[in-house]
Amino acid sequence: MLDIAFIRENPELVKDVARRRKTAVDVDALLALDNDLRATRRHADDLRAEQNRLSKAIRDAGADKEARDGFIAQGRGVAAELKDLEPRERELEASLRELLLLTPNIPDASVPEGESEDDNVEVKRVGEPRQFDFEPLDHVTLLTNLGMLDLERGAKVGGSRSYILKGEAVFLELALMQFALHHVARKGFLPLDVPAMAREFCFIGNSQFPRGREQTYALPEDDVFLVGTAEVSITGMHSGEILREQDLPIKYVGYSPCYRREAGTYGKDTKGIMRVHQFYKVEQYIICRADHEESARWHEELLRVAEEIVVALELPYRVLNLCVADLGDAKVKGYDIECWVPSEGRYRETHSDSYFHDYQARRADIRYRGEDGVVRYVHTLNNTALASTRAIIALVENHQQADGRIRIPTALRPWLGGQEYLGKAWR
RNA sequence: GGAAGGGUGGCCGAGUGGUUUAAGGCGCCGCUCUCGAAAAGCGGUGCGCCUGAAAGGGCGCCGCGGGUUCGAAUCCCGCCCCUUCCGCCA
Repeated sequence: MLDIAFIRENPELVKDVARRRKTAVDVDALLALDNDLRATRRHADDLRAEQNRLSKAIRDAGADKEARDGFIAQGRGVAAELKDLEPRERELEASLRELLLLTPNIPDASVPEGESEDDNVEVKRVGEPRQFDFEPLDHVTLLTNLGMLDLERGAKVGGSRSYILKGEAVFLELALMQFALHHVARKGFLPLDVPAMAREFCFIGNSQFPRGREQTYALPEDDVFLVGTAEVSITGMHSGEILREQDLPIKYVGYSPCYRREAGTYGKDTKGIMRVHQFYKVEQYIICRADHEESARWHEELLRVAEEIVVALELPYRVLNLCVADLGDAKVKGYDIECWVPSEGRYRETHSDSYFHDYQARRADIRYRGEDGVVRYVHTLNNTALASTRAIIALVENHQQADGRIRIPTALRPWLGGQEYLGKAWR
């Protein structure tokens, strides 16, 4: 959420940003509401001031029945006026907030212009796609033949985009999560196992709602929703709090299942476990002071940590600087890491590194008291450390052997009891 | 799922309709005193919005949201959270 004062002072900038981000928001309507609300509130405040004066006058009138009754009669009049005005005030507040929640963030100057994901800019490419001296297979064939994946029964149980991992694939998944969790925790991030079911305010705070609400599973009986990332829960953690500057930055590494409806992706990635409704993810999260330079620095650092993980898993990858149209509403800037997927002959997204300035913090009401005593909104950032299914795809496809087994990268072996290969030869 | 109790400022805690513009204490900050510290004394100590060049002024906030009333921390309704007991349960 942007500061309403900022929008008042920079309406043309905000309109331009909305246009470039392909986001529909009526800035003029928003400003009209703001004007209306301020006028209404001023009027209501005056009435309340009058009410307070009369209230004291009634109290002080004591036994003077006549004066007292006069003040009470006046009070009734003021109360009646307020009763008309207050619902109007509340409506305006709600409408304004609704529009504010739809207003996108201001992108950084280093964000590339563009019309779609095709205009994302490759920042770097690391590692060479492996030259296979045999015909490489896709992850579905590999895992199914190793007896580690059952998509048919997965769909039978959970519907489309469901899967069942079996045997060593289960340990592989846990090993990947363990490895990522430890790698990030060693750098001073506090591990968190957060609720995967969260209340609405967490989603609004994080910017999943109101736009994107249809991507989230709702549990209406219990007034909670399934999180698509631990980021949602972590944003909710400090909602409504005023933190101490000396406690910043707060660095978390969250672990959670992730649930995504994938609404509107019918034709996309129908094969295998590239796009599924449930997976597990280790997520990096930072809360820092309201300072652009610091945010930008942590953004780069979060990228570096994620790259270390990808490098340790010996996966070829590239880094994209997301263009303004592909950035989503909330981000100031975002990098995606895409790992090489041999069966597709292209790079696929595995990580998403973002910073938000105070956009999430305003929505979630997360502030801190500076050493100077001034209370400000914090800055928030997050990046994937590792997401289970896409990591599995990249790992098994890139490290497959001619005999059908999967070579386990050295860094991951401690988490798999020292094992060098996954599965038994079948080719 | 059932029953009971509770939620007040950074913390403890008083407060059951109008001298509460939230008592008192602790903590914190400043000052006085002191070689310095402690103690003591004095003063200060929240967040948000509106208005104003500023000083200042106004409004709101006692878990959250409604309601009753001239007036609500206080009464009523709904919700959230915590504690205890019973039941169920990995």
